[in-house]
This record gives sequence, C-alpha cells and structure tokens, in this order.
Amino acid sequence: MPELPEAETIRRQLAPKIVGQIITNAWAKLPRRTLPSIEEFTQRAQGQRIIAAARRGKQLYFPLENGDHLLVHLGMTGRLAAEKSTLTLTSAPRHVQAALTLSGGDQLVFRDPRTFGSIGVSRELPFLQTLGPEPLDDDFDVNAIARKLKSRNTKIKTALLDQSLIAGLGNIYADEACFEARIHPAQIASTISIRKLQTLCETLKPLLQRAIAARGATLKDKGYEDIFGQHGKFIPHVYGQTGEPCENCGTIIQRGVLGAGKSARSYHFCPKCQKLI
DNA sequence: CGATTCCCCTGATAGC
DNA sequence: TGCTATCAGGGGAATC
Repeated sequence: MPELPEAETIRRQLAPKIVGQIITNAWAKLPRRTLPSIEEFTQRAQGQRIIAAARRGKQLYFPLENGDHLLVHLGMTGRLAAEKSTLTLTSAPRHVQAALTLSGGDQLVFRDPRTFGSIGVSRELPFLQTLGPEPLDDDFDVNAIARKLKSRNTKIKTALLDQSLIAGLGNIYADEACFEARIHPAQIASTISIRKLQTLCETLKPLLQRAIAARGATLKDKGYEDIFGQHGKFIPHVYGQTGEPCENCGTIIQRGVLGAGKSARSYHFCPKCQKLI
C-alpha cells in the first residue's frame, strides 16, 4: 500500500526520468478513474512538458508547462514506471490503466490491478487545501497536532488515518507510530494524555524518514514496488506481523479490527507494550 | 461540524 | 484438485 514514504520514493525515482520531458502521447482506460474524463485527460496532457515532480501526502502531482498538472494517486495497488515501451490502449496488458509517451523515448506507465488509484489532469490542486500538514515539513507543529488529536472522540488509529488531520499516513505507518509511542491503536484519542500524543507526533518524522531511506515497505514480498520493480526494505514492527514476537518484549503481535463491514480497517499491536487504558 | 457507514474493485486466500 | 465466497483497503459520498 503506497503511503507517504512509498509515494515519496516513487517521486524521487521518477523525477530525473520525466522532468523536462514532453508528453507526446497519452491514453487512459478507466473513465471513472481518469479526471476529468479520458478525452480531456488525453487532450490536455499531450504536448505538455513536465516541469516538476511533486507530492502532497500520498498524492503525486506533476506541474505542466501551461499551468495544468498531471495528477496520480496510487490508491492501494497503483504503480508507476518509466519504461522503454510503446504500449497502446489495445496492446497493453490488463493492469495497465494509462500510459504517457515521453519525448525522450520512455513511456510513463500507470498500472493498477484493483483500480483504487486515479490519474488525471487538473489546473487546480484542491487537495492542497484539504490535506493536513506534512509530517516531514520543517514547520510541522507537533504540539498543534497533538492538541487536535486530543479533541477527537474516535480511536487514535482512525484519527491518524484522517488525511485532513495529518497527510500521508496509511495502515502501515499509523500502526507503526502507535507501536513506537506505546499507544493501543483502538484507544480513544481524547483519553490519551497530551504528553503521549506529543510523543506520538514526534515519532512521525523519524519513522517516515527511515521508511523513505528503505524505499518504503513491501509486506511479505508482495504488493508495493518502486519504479524499478524493487521491493521496499522497510520492515514494520507490528503491521503485518500478527503471530510474530514483539521486538521489544517478545509478546505475540495481535491483530484487531476498527469499524465494521465494508469499512473495516485492521490494526496490529503488541498487547503488552500497547495497553488499552 | 464530527463520526460512521457504504461503496468502488479484483487478487489472494480460506473454505468446502 | 478446483470452484466459490470472503476479505482487504484509500478516499469520497452519503448518512446520522
């Protein structure tokens, strides 16, 4: 699952390959996942030079020369790569949802088996307004975020997943942050001491920096790959470690569920290090 | 406004 | 073995 560190890894790897290139051809496959429409995406992308590779939270965006932006959200299973290929709408394998031919000879290919990702062209960047602060920014205000968490009457992991509160955390890093701060993921946020919430927020930056240095996380050698098809080397302490001993105390890591039905999200924790108070 | 639930989709896995 | 049912999960819309 691409979260902030995985998206950032892809941004960094892609930048030298695509910035400065002109999009000479573009196509996309899924109308519901292509903005504003396949026709407009194709028309507005073609002929434009990519002038930067940027990211906000999990959202990737690539400013174009005319003021538009190419947008890519990887969702759950989205991947990006710059390849020496000439895939067309009709010749591309099933999982390729879009491809942009670049002037330098590469093709920017967007794959997404489960189609929770999206691609598009847009002048405006509304997510810049709706996403919360970037944990890696120098001005990320730990105390301000801790106070906001303190006001939430929902489970702490649910709050951490709220992109309008903090940008970029998903299942993996929300669980990891809770583990490092010794907080039970199902603890109601408002019942946690401000001191602990501060510790939790202080954990985020180094955690995400370590994950980026490892090029993200690939669970059980499955799922996320960087643009070279390589697995991330970040190994979570708790996420996906159900049944394994806690690195801190040896207690078996457990799995729990937040919410019910189709909106359920799992969490992973050490029952000894992360006690429900 | 804040919190919760539903829904999109399909590869992987569990169950029979 | 092989088929079928269930699950997972980011984010936005709808609901309460």
